[in-house]
Amino acid sequence: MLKLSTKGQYGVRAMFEIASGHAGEPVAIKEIAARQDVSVAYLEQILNTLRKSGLITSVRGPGGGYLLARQPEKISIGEILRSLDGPIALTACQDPMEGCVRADGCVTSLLWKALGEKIEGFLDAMTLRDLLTGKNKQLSGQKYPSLEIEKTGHHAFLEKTGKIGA
Amino acid sequence: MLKLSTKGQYGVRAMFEIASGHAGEPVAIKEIAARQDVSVAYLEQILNTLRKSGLITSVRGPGGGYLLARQPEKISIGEILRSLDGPIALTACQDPMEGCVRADGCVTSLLWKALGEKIEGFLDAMTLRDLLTGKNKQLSGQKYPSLEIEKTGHHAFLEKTGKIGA
DNA sequence: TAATACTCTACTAATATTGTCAAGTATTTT
DNA sequence: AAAATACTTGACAATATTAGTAGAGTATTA
Repeated sequence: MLKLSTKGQYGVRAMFEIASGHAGEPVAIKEIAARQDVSVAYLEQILNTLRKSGLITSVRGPGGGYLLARQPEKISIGEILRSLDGPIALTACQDPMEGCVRADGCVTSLLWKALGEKIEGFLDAMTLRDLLTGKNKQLSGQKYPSLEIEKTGHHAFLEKTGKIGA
Repeated sequence: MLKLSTKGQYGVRAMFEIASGHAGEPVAIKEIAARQDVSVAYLEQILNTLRKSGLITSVRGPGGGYLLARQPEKISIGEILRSLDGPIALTACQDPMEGCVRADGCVTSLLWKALGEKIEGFLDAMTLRDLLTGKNKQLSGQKYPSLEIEKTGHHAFLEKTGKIGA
């Protein structure tokens, strides 16, 4: 339960790729797609949305690609997710577009509201810079591996089977 | 995004109904269904699952119904949700049944893991007792209304239209 | 002018959620 | 015993959402 859409996930990863791109140079969609193992077409949708939200800019022509519209520390994960998946709304009651229907709903409604705010607080406090450096307070307490790309036969195996234990 | 299933929502609300039922007396499914405005058939599924998870017990025969299997303070919202919707898994990487596929996944993977733990921590700390009394620390800071049932023409309106602004 | 790259819209397939239905079993009161 | 009440179970259908594809088009620069 409480699944994050692949759109949101890919979006964050794409933003990470752009952020970690060679300083100032646009990152081509093709390159991002290759690294993320996502189709170019799907990524186009995602990046298009992010561009319209003002999180990235694009440069056309050969050598073109995508750039962050702001410094990594000015772009939160929350912004990225909201751009792609709309506002966080655990329940219909919390959704701005809907309304609280049930009369005795206020008890659990407050619960979901509190949780939603907790989640948003977390996501808004976390920025691309944190992902780049892994130094955010919220992530500390976790063992933080280096950002080096890790490749093992193990992963290759998982890639083929798709799932384990299922 | 990050929607909670109706099953989980109804489950929590049903548990709340049972918890607030007349001391020691079983609460009939019919009564719960009426209060929650959910079909009896759907609720049966939900309560059945909760019973199998050991969160409630049932009493048959006229005057029968459902009872909490433990004291309200011993039943967390997290338990209820996990019982109905399975483990919280924001992403496939976090799902015990799946695996982390992408080689460079560790950066965002940690992010989702940290968020997931934050959410679980919240839900496991929150109990039915907190819902009954509204005194949990996590809920404080929220304006906390009385548990009185609130009925306004406003709500009745929403009930008919279903959604607003959509 | 050709290559590269981004833009946009529509559409489909897969999956999960949400909920219904029907038949049956157990318990207690009268 | 019989009737009323209540829980049990499993199959199934409708709906919504997600995920991803396809294809035609526009812009930019070497």
